[in-house]
Amino acid sequence: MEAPIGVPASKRVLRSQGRQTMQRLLDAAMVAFDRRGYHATRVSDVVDIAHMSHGTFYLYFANMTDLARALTIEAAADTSMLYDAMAEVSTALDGGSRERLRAWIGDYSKLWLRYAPLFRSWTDLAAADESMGERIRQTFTTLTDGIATRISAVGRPGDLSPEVAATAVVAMLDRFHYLRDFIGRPVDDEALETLTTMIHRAVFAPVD
Amino acid sequence: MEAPIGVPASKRVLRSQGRQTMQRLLDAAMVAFDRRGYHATRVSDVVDIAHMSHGTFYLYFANMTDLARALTIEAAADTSMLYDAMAEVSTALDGGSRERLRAWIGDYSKLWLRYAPLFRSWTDLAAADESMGERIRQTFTTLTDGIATRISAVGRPGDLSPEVAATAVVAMLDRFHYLRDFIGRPVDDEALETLTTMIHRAVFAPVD
Amino acid sequence: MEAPIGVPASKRVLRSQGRQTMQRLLDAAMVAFDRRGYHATRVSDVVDIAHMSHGTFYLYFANMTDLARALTIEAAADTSMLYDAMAEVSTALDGGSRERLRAWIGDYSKLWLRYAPLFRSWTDLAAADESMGERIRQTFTTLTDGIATRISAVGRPGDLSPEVAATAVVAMLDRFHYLRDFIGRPVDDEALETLTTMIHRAVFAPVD
Amino acid sequence: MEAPIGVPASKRVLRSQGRQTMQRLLDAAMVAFDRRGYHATRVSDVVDIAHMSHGTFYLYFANMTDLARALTIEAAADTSMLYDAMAEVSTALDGGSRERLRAWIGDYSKLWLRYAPLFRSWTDLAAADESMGERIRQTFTTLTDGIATRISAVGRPGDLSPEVAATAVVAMLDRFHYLRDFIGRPVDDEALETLTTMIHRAVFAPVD
DNA sequence: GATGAATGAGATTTCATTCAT
DNA sequence: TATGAATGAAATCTCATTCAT
Repeated sequence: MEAPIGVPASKRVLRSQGRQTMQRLLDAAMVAFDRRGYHATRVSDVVDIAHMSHGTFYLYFANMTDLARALTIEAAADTSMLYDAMAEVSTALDGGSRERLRAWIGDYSKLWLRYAPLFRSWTDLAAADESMGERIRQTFTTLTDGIATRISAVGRPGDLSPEVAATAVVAMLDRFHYLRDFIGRPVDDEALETLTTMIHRAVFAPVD
Repeated sequence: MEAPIGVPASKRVLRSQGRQTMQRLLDAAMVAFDRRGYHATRVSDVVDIAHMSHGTFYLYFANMTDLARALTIEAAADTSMLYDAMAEVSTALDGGSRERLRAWIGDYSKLWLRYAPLFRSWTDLAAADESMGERIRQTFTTLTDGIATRISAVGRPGDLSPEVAATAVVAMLDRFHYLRDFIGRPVDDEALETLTTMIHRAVFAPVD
Repeated sequence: MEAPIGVPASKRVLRSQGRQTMQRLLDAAMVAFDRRGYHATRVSDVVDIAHMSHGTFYLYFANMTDLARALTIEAAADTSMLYDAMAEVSTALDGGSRERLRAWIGDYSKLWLRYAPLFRSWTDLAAADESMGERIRQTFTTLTDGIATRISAVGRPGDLSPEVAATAVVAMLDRFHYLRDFIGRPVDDEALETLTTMIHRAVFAPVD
Repeated sequence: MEAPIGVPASKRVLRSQGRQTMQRLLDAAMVAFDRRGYHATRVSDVVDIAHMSHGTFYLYFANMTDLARALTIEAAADTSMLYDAMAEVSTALDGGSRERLRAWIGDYSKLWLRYAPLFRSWTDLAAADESMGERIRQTFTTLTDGIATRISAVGRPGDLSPEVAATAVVAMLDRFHYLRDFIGRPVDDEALETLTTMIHRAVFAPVD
């Protein structure tokens, strides 16, 4: 069976060499996004990095948006695993919960750094393509829903909207990584400790 | 004094009609950024919205970056006024401080909404032009420095890095507005109250 | 009011210079079609002949199909004028009718030769674009309907289907011009006389 | 004897499996021509329909023109058999000749429908390749020569150019099939009867 | 014999920018 | 000051053809 030309990889049956080439393109795209940002990345940037010809790119992806979609699907799947992990964070709000929160934030941080080139354009990508937009929106919603549930469980009635607070937490974590990079400062242990303390105090810690 | 031809408006002396045309272009650009984002906005989008010809655009701006620079300068000036306002927030950490924080957050929110189309691409703009990048970075730094100073003033020794916490606060405020819009929920009074409570607890409230 | 870029000319308001440029493109396209046929004609062929840049082409037409559509509309309008002329052909089937038929066939021939480069690809064009297909189909139908009505008027009951005969007449006239060109022989006066005699005998002349 | 590699099939010695694969490609090409026309048909269309890889195509044909040539040779051979059949049509112009003409037109019609996808692009193919062009031109010439000879034999001196009339007959028959398909009407028995009557009256029937 | 993969030349298309009026 | 028109460099995309397995 022949592979149709000009059709995104998802519709083709790939052998091992094909799968490898596709991965090389995805990896090269991450490098290119990192260097120049998604918007400024040209197909030629990607194929240059991957040491391939122009034509090969279009054997695997219909265009750059299509490639970004593939990366987005992967990143979204990894991100939603954080939702499951969130369940464990505050099962107990005893002394152990802060450590669990710290660990979770550490996981989030690792994920962000791994997909940083993509996450920087994450929301812009949503505007470029409806299917991507929906998936990204869902990923955010899933995450905030998970956090909102935990906040509700802690139960500080009245003074916090769990849904709003959850969005604020995600917003802070996401943008914090971006800004640290932007102003040229690291996201190190001290930073993560401070974030943990802030979030803990803001939404999880008991009020006096 | 002769106004040079073919040079961006900032270098030309404009009469009343000229100033008006320039403003129409700036307004149109904000509309265009709002619709498609800065990166996807073409010169033709702006002139279409402003009901002008391509040629006119280049009478006032050297290119899109030049126009964005003009908007950035305006937004940066307005933003740095928030820095001064921050000084009042926690001069006294008595009972009045939460209300002052709430008012300050309200001001921030108004500013964000006013420049929303620009702020969405705010950090990306930095990459487009070095002078813009420097100004945007400075704006962020000014703001976080101001907040960091207040946090230090509150004095919760050891457990929070003021500089990190300040960045986290700015990150949260900035991205919160973005995400609310993205997931289609409002930034209303309840939302601002929740944000205020969270920030107050996280960095300003006394610890037991 | 500004002309949107990349939008077919039909949607733009053109001044005299613009209209002239558009006509130059249409003329150049006819020359190119004549030289290489519609299918083999590239945008660069047309702009080379018209002595223009690539970009200018797209200021007036979205693509080659769009340009062909404009020519088709013109040719279809001219062709349907032959329908009206057909009305006069056999108002009287007295001795004068053969001369009228001869004149009409002469008109058809002139029209065909004028649009020859287009008519050669006429039916193929129909496959390339649905709106063009519909217009071409309509043109053929209009013409055959007109002829069928005249054939019915002559009234040779039973032995000829007017609708079929009309299609056969159009088919003969159309393809005859094509084939004469193909085998390198002229469509001269003798040829037109023979065609007239054949058509007259086949469908209009009284049977003994 | 060794079969050369990478050379069009006509030069290779094929075994049974090879002949079968080649036939699948020829059949697939006819399907593709029928769907999209010769010009719009891509190698990938053909191999998709034949469920083969690109590589296999080039094992049998040097390119699409080469494949079209193979089909053309077959169609030309079948068509020239009609030339021989024409000889019988009017050996006698007695009462039997109309029935013979009717039968011949029926044969022509069957042939056209069989090769319809090819005949639609028949004359255009001539431009693609000189050897094909010559063969197609010859086929037309042979056919019209045959018909012209019969017309001369009938002898209606002066009022018809046999050569022109013969071309007109072929033109009508060829294009009639095309147009009937194009306007969505059948070439049925009534149609063929009408065609027969028209041609008979136009060129073969005695004049009063 | 057959296949999936890769190539690269060439065609299309976009769009920032300049220019004559 | 404003405009419609034109430009051309750069990007996207297609597809016939070759090749290693």
